[in-house]
Amino acid sequence: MRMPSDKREAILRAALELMSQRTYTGTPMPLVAQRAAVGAGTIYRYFENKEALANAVFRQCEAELLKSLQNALRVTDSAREQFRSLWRGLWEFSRKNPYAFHFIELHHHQSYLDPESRALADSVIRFVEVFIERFQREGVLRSDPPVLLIALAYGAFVGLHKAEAERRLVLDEETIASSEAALWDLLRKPEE
Amino acid sequence: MRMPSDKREAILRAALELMSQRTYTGTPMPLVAQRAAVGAGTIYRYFENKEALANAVFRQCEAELLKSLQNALRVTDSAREQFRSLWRGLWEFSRKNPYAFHFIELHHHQSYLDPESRALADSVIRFVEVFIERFQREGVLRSDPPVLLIALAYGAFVGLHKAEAERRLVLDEETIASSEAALWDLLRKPEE
Amino acid sequence: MRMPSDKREAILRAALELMSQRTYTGTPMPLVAQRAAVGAGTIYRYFENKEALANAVFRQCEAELLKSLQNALRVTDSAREQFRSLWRGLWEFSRKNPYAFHFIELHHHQSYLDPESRALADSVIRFVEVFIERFQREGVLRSDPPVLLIALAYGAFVGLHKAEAERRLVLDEETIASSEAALWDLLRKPEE
Amino acid sequence: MRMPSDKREAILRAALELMSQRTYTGTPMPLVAQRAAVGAGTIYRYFENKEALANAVFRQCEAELLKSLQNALRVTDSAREQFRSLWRGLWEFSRKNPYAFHFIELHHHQSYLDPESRALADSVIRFVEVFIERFQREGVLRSDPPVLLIALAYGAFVGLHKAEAERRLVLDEETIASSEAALWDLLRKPEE
DNA sequence: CATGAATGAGAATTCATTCAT
DNA sequence: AATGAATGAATTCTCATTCAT
Repeated sequence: MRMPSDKREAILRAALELMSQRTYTGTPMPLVAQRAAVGAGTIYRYFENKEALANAVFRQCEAELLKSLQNALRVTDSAREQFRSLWRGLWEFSRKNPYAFHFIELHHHQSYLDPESRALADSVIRFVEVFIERFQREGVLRSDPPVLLIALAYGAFVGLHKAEAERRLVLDEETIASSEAALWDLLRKPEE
Repeated sequence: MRMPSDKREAILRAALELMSQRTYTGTPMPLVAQRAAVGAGTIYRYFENKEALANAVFRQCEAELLKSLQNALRVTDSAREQFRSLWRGLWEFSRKNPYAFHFIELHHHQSYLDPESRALADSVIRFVEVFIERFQREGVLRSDPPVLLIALAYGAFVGLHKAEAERRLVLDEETIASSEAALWDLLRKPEE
Repeated sequence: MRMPSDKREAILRAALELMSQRTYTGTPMPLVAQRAAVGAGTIYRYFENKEALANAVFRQCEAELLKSLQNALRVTDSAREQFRSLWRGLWEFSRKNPYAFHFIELHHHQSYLDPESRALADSVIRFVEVFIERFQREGVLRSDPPVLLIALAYGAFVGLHKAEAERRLVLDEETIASSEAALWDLLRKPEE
Repeated sequence: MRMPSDKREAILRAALELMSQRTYTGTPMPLVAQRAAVGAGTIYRYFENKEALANAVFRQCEAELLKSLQNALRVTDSAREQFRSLWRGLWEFSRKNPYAFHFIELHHHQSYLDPESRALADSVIRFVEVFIERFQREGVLRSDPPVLLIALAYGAFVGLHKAEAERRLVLDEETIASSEAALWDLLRKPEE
């Protein structure tokens, strides 16, 4: 079994780190090469061009995110517990992949994303939709369109990271926990 | 009465529209010129360089946002009514300035923003903080740090616009109204 | 009698001052306009274009120089006295027109000089040649080609100004006087 | 043995040839690239920017000039012989480097020269000063300030080249020899 | 496979010149 | 006559990509 070339990994990581801080167009390929400690030409052995590289990074981020959510969820749990799991999944993902949230946010819906990347992003949303739809049917969650609830909750999560990046907030355990509580109050069906 | 040079306005608008869709580095100045229907050199009669142009756009967006919030708020109202006002203020702002939210989100905390731009962004947050602190003291709002609540609520609002931009959601009156209700459940102090 | 427009004079002076310090291509027309305290368009009422302006400055310098030499020379004087006169003429010219030497040196033989300008430069040389030829015939001056002696002596004079501009030398009366003495030793026919 | 990149050499040579004829600002980088037969971007692999390129050319000229003078001088010779050596050194230098004199003259003391370039120019002058000071002490040379004598003699030499460039003079062996004789009469202490 | 020197198209910016006022 | 805002061609410089080694 051949190790999946660590040059490829190094390039992906370098691109992730740079592009999440400096945007796609703001990141020169030679800088990616330098950070990955490879020759400029080497990138093109692994990726057809800059666009393909950015898409690969994006897909890696989304795949990682999806995996984190899937690993976190226990289908047998209650709605409250499932939400807590999803929230912890998001949170752990963003701790292990500190640049990935920035990257996804910055690159979401940019023109260079190809259909496959968009499809993957959709599947992440779809995964959460399933959870929401189930508990809407059980009358536990607010009955708004699932995509609306996802937009609000995921947006709020992104908001936390933006605030951290701008040094207005420290994302510690306590902050994450009380955010989760607040978000649950947003999602659940209010008492009559 | 000074006619506020419509070239300057046209350039600002063109830059807003383009940079909110394509990022700062992804927007060539000649394209801005073309969209503004002015010569490429003309931009430099009004703005020292690209950076200064982006800062001017950013400040205009933030100032407009602050004004919308200030106009919306009635200090005599109840917490619930004040939140509704703020939410409507945000909403009306984003309707009148369809690119501004995207722009602010994309450019927030980017390296080319100068101190003045950052200060203006801070003052918007400070304005909302005052509202939150007041009603936290009155025991109406959740007692988390104000910046946390702002990060969540503003993040959620941005999430709505992202979802709309990605055509997953249509932001109509009803959507905005139910989002507002959901956000209020997030912000208010839960009953014991 | 109408004053010869002082705008024209102001433009010529501004161009002289700037172009003598920053070269022709290094001097933007708007800067000339600013220094002359006229509108940018005004320059083009007096001069067809930048090239014509530079030629006008050049010709003014050369004409001034020729006049200074002509005024200085007394044809009845001895060779020694005539040389002293020419030297003083040069010196007084460069005192009254502090930028002119630099300008002439910097622009001599540049491609934008037109035939008329070159002809004027030639006539300055021709004027000095006459002096040299006369005293060569009388056996007072070295019998090298007159242009050679001019090249050496005028070059030396320019050298003094360069040294002054580079702050290696202060061109005071004494320096000028001893330079003149030295130059005379260069020009005169050495004793057998 | 390192092959001293002939691209770098070609660029330096192209810049020297062009800038010595057309000034610094009058020489577009693409023209340099074309003359050097390299791509426009290639120049920037070897020189940080146009200013750095001009400084490199200037320093190469001055270094070459200094070397020519140093090689020419025999410290054991008489004053007369040493001057002849220096003069031949200058002359040979300008024959081998036909553009260098023009370049040095045109660029001397221009604002884009960096301190290192200026220091090198000073060291050339210092080298000749030592020669002059020595023979002033021995009573052979005129007792004016050394910089004054250098300004005159070097200026005269430059004058010869200007005259040649303007096609008023042909710099052949005979011309150089009689110029040298004339200059010696300028430099040496006149008999009482 | 890997490299990095080389490139030229395209980016930001400047500037000679025009022209409506 | 005088202006200075406006322009687009030209300038400096960058960077995605290629290709000889």
